[in-house]
Amino acid sequence: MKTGRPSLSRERIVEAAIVLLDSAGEGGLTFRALSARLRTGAGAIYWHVANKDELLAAATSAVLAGVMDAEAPGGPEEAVRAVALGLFDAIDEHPWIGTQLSRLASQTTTLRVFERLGQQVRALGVLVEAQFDAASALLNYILGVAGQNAANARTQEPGTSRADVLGEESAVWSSLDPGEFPFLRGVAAQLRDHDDREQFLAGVNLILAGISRHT
Amino acid sequence: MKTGRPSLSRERIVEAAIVLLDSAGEGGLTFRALSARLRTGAGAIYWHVANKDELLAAATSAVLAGVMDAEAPGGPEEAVRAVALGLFDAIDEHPWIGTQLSRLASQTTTLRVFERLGQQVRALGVLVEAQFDAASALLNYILGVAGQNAANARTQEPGTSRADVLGEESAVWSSLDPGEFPFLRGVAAQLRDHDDREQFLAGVNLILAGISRHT
DNA sequence: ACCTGAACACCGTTCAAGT
DNA sequence: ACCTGAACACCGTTCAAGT
Repeated sequence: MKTGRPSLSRERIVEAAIVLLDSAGEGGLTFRALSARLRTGAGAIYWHVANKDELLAAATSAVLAGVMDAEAPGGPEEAVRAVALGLFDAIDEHPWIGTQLSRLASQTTTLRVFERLGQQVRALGVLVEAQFDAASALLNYILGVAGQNAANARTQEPGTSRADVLGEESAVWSSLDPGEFPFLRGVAAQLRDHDDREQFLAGVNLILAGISRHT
Repeated sequence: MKTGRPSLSRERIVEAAIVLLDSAGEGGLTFRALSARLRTGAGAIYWHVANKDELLAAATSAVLAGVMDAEAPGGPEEAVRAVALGLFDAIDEHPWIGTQLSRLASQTTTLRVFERLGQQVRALGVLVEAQFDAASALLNYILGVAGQNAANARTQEPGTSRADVLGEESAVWSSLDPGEFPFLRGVAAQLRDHDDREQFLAGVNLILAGISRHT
């Protein structure tokens, strides 16, 4: 007995949406492209999914599910770094996630990240009055980087290497007016060769260092 | 001699776009609405402005021009706080700016903020090797908050008070599963009454404290 | 209950034609 | 040089009609 094409389901729709987003970029996800790929009508998708925003949220949540489940390795500081780097790497692989995280404030996924960060801040022994601010600072920093990385990916062809992106940006900085932009011109060379994952981590560490003063 | 309606110009277009964005939200800016308001054809606008992205960038830059010009008050730490709060207040007044800043990575406006932060980091006496990371951390945190505030504004009617937004969000957190979200439930009450501008500043101070260790 | 696909109400952008 | 406005090529979403 040969099974025909599997019947439509929320899962299959979300899965196909992820493939489309990964391969064609954020603009690649349309209900027309999606229904073509699933060999169905556009309206059929709406039976399983309320609208495009919900679909994007579901896709984000599906990709991030594995990332957030990973067990914390060492102490709470290590756990914060692990969550942060997990998100960074996921966004590196699927840049559209960065846009989603920075666009939808109280999405379940974001709340989950926030909760996780908050628990580690508690475990760090931060004073109760300072916990909320500390977790919020970590979250906002992570979401800021997420948004910037997604923005960078958007200007590039899907699949451009990180080195190329940095090279282009470095060239822009080098061509700035030296009188007005002494700092950016000064670091333009560093930008070309730096590891932005490491810079991201450096930022997390900076915040963790600041937090440790409220212990 | 009575002057008729002033002739179209890039300035008038940008000005009208800002009015539209402020009054009708991010979705309110369309070339149709804009050309209706300017009593001209949609095509006329394209003679002065390349496309919608350029228009949004110009509108952002116009609003932020005054904010970035303000002289630094006290020392470099004060200057960092001034830049950060200036942006925060501008986004509070014009939430769509938050979206722009977190969407367009190397926009001139963002580079200007970055430069300004970098100069203060230098003035702080931060070690040369640590300056880039420090300025980047500050920028990304600020852009993260910018994006979140814009996202919050987007879900609300244009002009909803900050207290209402916080109240709603607080209600969401209070209704979360206590087993899974102990931290967020714990701070839900704080969220309702807190001053998010102060929390934003607390985050800046956390990063500044971390940075001071690389002096 | 689930799917079809045409139709609706929009977009941003272009472009021949005007002045 | 600058403006007009219809037209083009898209969108997300709806919905009567089918199975």
